[in-house]
Amino acid sequence: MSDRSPVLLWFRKDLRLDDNAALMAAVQNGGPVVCVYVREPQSEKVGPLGAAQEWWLHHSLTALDAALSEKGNRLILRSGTAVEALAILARETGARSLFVNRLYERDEIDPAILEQLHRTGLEIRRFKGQLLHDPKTMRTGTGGPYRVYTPFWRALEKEGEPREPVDAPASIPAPAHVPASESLADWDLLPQRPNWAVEFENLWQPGEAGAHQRLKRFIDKPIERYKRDRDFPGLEDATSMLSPHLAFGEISPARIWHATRGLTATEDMIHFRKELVWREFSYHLLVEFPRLASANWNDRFDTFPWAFDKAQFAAWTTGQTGYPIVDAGMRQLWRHGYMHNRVRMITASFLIKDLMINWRKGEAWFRDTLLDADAASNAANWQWVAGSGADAAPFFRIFNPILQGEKFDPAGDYIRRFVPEIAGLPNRYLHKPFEAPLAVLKEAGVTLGTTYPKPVVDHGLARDRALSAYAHVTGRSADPDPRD
DNA sequence: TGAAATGTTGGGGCG
DNA sequence: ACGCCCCAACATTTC
Repeated sequence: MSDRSPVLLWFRKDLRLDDNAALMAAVQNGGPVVCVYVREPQSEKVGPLGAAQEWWLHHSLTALDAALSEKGNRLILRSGTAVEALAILARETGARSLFVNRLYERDEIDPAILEQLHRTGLEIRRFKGQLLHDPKTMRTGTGGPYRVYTPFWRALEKEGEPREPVDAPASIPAPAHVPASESLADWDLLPQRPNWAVEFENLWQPGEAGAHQRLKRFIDKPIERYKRDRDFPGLEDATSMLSPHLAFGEISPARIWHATRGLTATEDMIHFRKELVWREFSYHLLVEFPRLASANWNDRFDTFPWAFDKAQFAAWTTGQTGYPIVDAGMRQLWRHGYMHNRVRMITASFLIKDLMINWRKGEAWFRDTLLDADAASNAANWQWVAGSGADAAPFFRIFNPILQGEKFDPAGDYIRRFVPEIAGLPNRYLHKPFEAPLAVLKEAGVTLGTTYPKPVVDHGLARDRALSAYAHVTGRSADPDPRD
């Protein structure tokens, strides 16, 4: 059964050796494996990766190449369209087949690409591993896709345990003549002047080894307090921090799920699993409703009267809104390529409801700056906050940035870390410097409008404005329609 | 995985 | 002792 001609193994967002179905099959095929990553030109459907993710990709490809070296192989880098680059590589190596793991966000473009490659004479085999379950097989009792999370969760429970993850192969045979690889340095993935990624290096270790360290550390202890602690952005190590690794496929969700199996089914463990399943749910929605990525899932929001104030948007992106919890979050995002989940909800609510800026603007900003940016999760979660998504928070659920700060960062650890210019304020005023008496501000060395901005909007007024705008969507207006 | 507005209840001060 | 008011505490409704 073994065909000894080389197999092309096309790595994409599955930059791992562990639990990699395409890799296992390629090794079992018996012949050499040509491992390739293709840098495709950006098109409407492909990329570009955000700038933050280019930084991650650089280091992740380095890590993958090192891991392959330990198995007696290496990673070949090529650029060009997938069809051309892979066809050329197949010709150079005499490969007769192409193995690849399925990427659901590429469902619209992959079939044509793979069909073209098939026509060049390559046998094509696709494998799964991006998700716990195939999102297309999930069906409600009436045969449709799920639109609500809880039934989706129950359905997954009913499916039983996800498949066992498979360990990395002991070795991966390389071709006798290793084809040429482009130089990673030439891809210019790392930021130059200014190097805004300086702090990334201390915080993150891209690659499979880093992913497994994170997992081990989290399962070891923090998961025992996950349900409660995950809401407090000031706590270190309360969450798994696995999201960028998952986004690049450096670790499979099945591997993570499997790691939780040794634990007793506490509420903490269940809540962690539920977060993994939110990711599944987002992909389920994206696969069933591809428009989720760019259009309102609920098209009633198409008439929503969005505003766009350039200066206010800039204040949001740079963390200068005058609301400390919002600014802390946006600055964490810029400095760390990451933002705590609780604060993502607060900052998103602020952009959409206080500034009344279209969620797409926020989604695009997060896509460019988050190391864990993910096509399905990012769109689904932004629409969740906006109220336009499936099983979304109602639009009128508007976060009060002061109360959220007081509730979830009571000691102000998080704010003081990222907004140091107001660190001297007492806790009582830390979340609302604009209400502090002048003497208190002076004592803390804060001058509003100079050392720290005044609020870009008044939350109370902004809330009223958002709610009356929302009336456009519900069809209700201040003066009732006599035809009703 | 909200918050504000509005409604209800019950204890205590007080005439 | 009683009714009245105030208002905190809690519950419900509304956006």
